Amino acid sequence: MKDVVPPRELLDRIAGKWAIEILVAASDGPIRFTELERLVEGSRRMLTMTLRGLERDGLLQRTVYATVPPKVEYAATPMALELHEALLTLTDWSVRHGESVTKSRESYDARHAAAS
Amino acid sequence: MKDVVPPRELLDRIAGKWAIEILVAASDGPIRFTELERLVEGSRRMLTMTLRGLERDGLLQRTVYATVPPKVEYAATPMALELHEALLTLTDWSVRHGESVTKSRESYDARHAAAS
DNA sequence: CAGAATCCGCTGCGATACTG
DNA sequence: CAGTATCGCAGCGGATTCTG
Repeated sequence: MKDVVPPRELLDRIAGKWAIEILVAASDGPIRFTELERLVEGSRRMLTMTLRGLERDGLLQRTVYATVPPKVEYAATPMALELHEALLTLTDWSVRHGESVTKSRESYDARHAAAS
Repeated sequence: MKDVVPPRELLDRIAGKWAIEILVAASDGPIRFTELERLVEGSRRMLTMTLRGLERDGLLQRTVYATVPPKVEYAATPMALELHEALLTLTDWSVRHGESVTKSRESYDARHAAAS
């Protein structure tokens, strides 16, 4: 009896900062490796690993074009597209509340650094 | 010049599997530490750390009751409630597609393990 | 261009034990 | 009950180099 992937693990995959940004980007149509590299910022290694993981889980469709300069495109699968809206909500939220969070942190740190 | 918290970092906080589960749970009203511990499964240490982080970022409101057996409740703040729906979408999705993902993985592994 | 491979430090995260 | 303290390791993730 093959074990089902626990929701836990699934969440982990789709919820990482990497996956979120990548999936959002790939939902607007196929996107190339290099484009992703510029958008996501981080090491090429991690980008590759995340991409592989998402492909393995059936969230991304990898297409290789056997052209002279190699060309590979990643596109979100239907299953992944179901998440698009929710993912956008998250990224949007993080932008909207960035400042509030910064303040909250400062406040928290001030309250905890000095033993009141 | 205080730096704003980059979206990247924000995503990281709200996007962890812990945070998601915790925030979802805390959105249905105040919830106690032990209840969370049962729900989330994982080490107590990580639960505590995640809780602290969320509190620091202003996503959770921590209330301590000075009763004989200590009692601490965590409640989602308005800012965190904005995420509730999106978070539910994610958890729901992970449950719905658990099986598809498992199959996708097996397929992928089969295609890659043996050099065809 | 799109990776694979190697090296390696940092820390995420679990297990366990102790406390107000 | 709701933590904190300590230990320890696996693996995340960055930097760099090599290739079809």
